[in-house]
Amino acid sequence: MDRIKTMKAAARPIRRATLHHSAVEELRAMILDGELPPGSRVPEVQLCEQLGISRTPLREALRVLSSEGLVELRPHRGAVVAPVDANEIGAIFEVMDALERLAGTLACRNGSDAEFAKLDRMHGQLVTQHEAGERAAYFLTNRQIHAQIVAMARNPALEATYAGFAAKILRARSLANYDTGRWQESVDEHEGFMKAFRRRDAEEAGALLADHSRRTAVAVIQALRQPAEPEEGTAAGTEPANAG
Amino acid sequence: MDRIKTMKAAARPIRRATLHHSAVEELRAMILDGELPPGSRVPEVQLCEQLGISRTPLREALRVLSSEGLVELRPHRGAVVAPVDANEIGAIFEVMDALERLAGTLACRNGSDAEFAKLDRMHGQLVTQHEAGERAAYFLTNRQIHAQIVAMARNPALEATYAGFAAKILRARSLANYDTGRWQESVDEHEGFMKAFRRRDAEEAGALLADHSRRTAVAVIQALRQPAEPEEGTAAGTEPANAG
DNA sequence: GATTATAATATTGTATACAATTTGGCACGA
DNA sequence: TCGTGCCAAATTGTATACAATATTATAATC
Repeated sequence: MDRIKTMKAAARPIRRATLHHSAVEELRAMILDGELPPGSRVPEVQLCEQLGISRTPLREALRVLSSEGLVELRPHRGAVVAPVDANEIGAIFEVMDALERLAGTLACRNGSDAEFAKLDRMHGQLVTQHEAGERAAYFLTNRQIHAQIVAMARNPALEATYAGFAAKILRARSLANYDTGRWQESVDEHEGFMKAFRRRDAEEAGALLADHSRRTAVAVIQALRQPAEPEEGTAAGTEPANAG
Repeated sequence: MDRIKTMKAAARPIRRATLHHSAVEELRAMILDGELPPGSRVPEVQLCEQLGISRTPLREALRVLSSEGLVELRPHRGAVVAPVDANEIGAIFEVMDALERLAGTLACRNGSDAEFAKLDRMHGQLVTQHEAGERAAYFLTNRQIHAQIVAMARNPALEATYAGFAAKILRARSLANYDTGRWQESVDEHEGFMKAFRRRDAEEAGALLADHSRRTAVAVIQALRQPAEPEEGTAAGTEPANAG
């Protein structure tokens, strides 16, 4: 959440090391990777020795993650990784649609030509990866494209809010393990809003991005409501292989 | 930020008391009331004895407020109350416009007749308070109306995000001490979107709310860029008297 | 006199010890 | 057999003590 702010500070001296800050990033990664599954309890002492730190910075990290909505704190009863609820994800997507639209509109207004050129290159890469069937790479490029669009909006508040919701949605995606039917459709939608971007059509780009988000929401929530298929590989650390 | 979540939990036993949680609310109120002015340093020990708690819960509270963007943490250099930057407020309002639009649209779709009736009563109260020149009361009712609209949207994610931004905007408002020319205009805009609400016209209501937010943004930012007039009363605890 | 190096002070970051609350089990009784 | 009350263990919440870093003051040098 405060990653934006630190990036904005141009001269970050040498290191940015406080244990609780590292703990936040570490725990957030563990939650997003599914290493700490939703609903699982988070015993403090166990995590402490696992991370090699004391309880004090760990607890500070848990408070931050609670504020981000990734864990829930129950007084005197410990912390649990926030469960992924289909209704909540639906609500998040409703807001996300509006944010995507705003990002698209502002990106047209504020993005530089160099950035639009870069966006075009990324889109080309996306198409290539789709044709080659490289799902993991496609998925990563997809996220980078959307992040690039948000960055082009030149709005730190939007960027931070977007990042928070994107994280929760990412978690839902990797859980739902959805994708198959949606891949081709998603690429087509990307093609659509890229055309609008090339014309710098702010309204159209925003509308298409919002629509893209809405359709993604339908697919994710549908997959989320169905029993998740058992994964083949190891549970922790598997690359999410779903299409945006 | 997590107020929503706790409200969602139907049966909250009896008390909800942890010192760090109380400290968060206390500090947040102090910041929003201007008791801790933007840019001021936040020495831990001093606040500890002021709140009658130890450093541990206070520090946890500071981490949460940092995650909310109300304070900035500089490693080994202490915490400062986040300064109110006109550019940042402008960015926040850009997002707020989109959220207001979304709230208006969803409220039309999901609000109950009883809620719309209540909204109507609140609006009547607003008009009365405007005519009577009761600024502080008007300002409170104004906030309650917008909160009511957001609540009618039935979207916890929207509600939480909205609350976070509203807090920062509130802080900017009380600092800028703007209002005079905008009061009548604001009431007229309220009248406008209330008409749309009575027709349950989701698109129109959302559009008018977004426009209302945008116009408020212009007034606030303009006031923020001008040197704030010296206040008459005491600096801390004065009721903000600006119009929405 | 200005500037830089150095040391003293103060403040923050972390670890550990203690207090409070919840949870699970067990005995007791209906 | 089920329910209630109580006790013990475990875990969380808080306070304090210690370590590390930054800030300020002082002094030495140019």
